[in-house]
Amino acid sequence: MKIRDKHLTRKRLIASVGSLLAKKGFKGIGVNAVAREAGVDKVLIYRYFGGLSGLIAAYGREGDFWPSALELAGGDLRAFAESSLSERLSAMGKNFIRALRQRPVTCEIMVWEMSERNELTEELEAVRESSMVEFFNMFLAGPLEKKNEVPDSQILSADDLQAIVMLMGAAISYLVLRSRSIALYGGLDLSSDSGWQRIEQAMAKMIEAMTRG
Amino acid sequence: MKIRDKHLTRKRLIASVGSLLAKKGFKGIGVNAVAREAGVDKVLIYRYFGGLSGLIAAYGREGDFWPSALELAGGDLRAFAESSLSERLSAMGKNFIRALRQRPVTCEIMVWEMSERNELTEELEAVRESSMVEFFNMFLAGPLEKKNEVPDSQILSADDLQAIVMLMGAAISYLVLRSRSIALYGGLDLSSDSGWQRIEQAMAKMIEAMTRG
DNA sequence: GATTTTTGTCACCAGTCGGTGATATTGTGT
DNA sequence: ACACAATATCACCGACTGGTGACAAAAATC
Repeated sequence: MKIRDKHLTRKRLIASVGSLLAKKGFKGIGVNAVAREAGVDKVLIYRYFGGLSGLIAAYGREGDFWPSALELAGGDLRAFAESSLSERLSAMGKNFIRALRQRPVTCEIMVWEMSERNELTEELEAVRESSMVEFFNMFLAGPLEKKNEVPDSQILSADDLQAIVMLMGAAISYLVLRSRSIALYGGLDLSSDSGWQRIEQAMAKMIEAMTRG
Repeated sequence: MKIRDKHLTRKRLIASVGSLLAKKGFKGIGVNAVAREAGVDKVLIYRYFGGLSGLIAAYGREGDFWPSALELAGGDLRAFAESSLSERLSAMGKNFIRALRQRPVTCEIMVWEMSERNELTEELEAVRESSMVEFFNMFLAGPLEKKNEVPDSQILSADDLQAIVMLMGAAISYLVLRSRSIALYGGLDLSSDSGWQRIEQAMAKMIEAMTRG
């Protein structure tokens, strides 16, 4: 007989998923744990969300745990669209690194999606995928063809470009996820900002070499 | 009063860790589950290995769950050392992809190491790290300087080369790990061999563009 | 042959898990 | 004032977890 407010209780439960993910990781997510964290009886999870998967889905829909296309573009879509391909790729890499590094909960979810596939992770993945598609539509189908003053698309086909962007994203994802538990990865410093700057520089060099063709 | 053979029992327990990792993933690893899988009482885990972490350490020491430098070089160290830098990088990428894709247990362990850091994963990680250092010593410090007929090292410093190799490894690791639960990643087909060939081609193009400078 | 050490089985502990049915309390409409 | 629905609490279930102490049987030692 505490609050008697369904909306507030729902919000508390959803928020508890996030704070529990941040504190204990995805291993700490469970009906009992979430209810305990929210200071609420666990039976309300079943009543209001139909179970833990429903609660997770609600959490996935609420939060901004995935960077938007705008954020990956650096905050200014116009300036982004008008820059050269190599500049765009480099900027995207840097922004993606920053976006991931400051979203520990997102990293936790990414690892979760890698470690088990169930109703819970599938709900979260749907949100992520739609964001990714949105960004690639903007980035690949959009300014690539409009900026015909850059002739480097002769060397990199649209297919190759897509693969390269995905490879960059994959590498960044892996390194950021690893940086949560190890400081050094094959000689790369994943713990300090200067270490990440070195990674960004190496990526910029790669990109420049490729686009210069 | 079954077998009365300490060595065999130890082997059974160690093997059960592997088969359980393959069947249920790292979430299925536990004292009860491993003992049940081995058809042995769980108290023997404590007696023979001092606990689950000791058993995991023993498992890590036994298996060849991590590709050797020889395997990453393609089986012929001499031929590998005599090829050009871009050829070596491409070959290493391909071999690493193949090595990871045919080692599901290794993938499981990699995800495990990403998702929690404890005595169990630290034991496994030590084995992995030493293998990586071995390979990089062979690959970077070794043939890079001896093959001075290739002039592209003027553009790529040893530092950059190391970062690039690690970025490639990170990208491959991420994509292979993702391929266990999703078939498409941002348009890349991770489920078929032809999809992986396309990824290898994109990597080869990147490498060639970079080393050609 | 008797004793001790090794090897393995079993029963039990307290704690957590996901899940459910019964019940108490509050707010609302009549 | 009364009935009724919405909201939240509680007690319990069976199953599983990591961990331990008591004990039985086989093997090695004396």
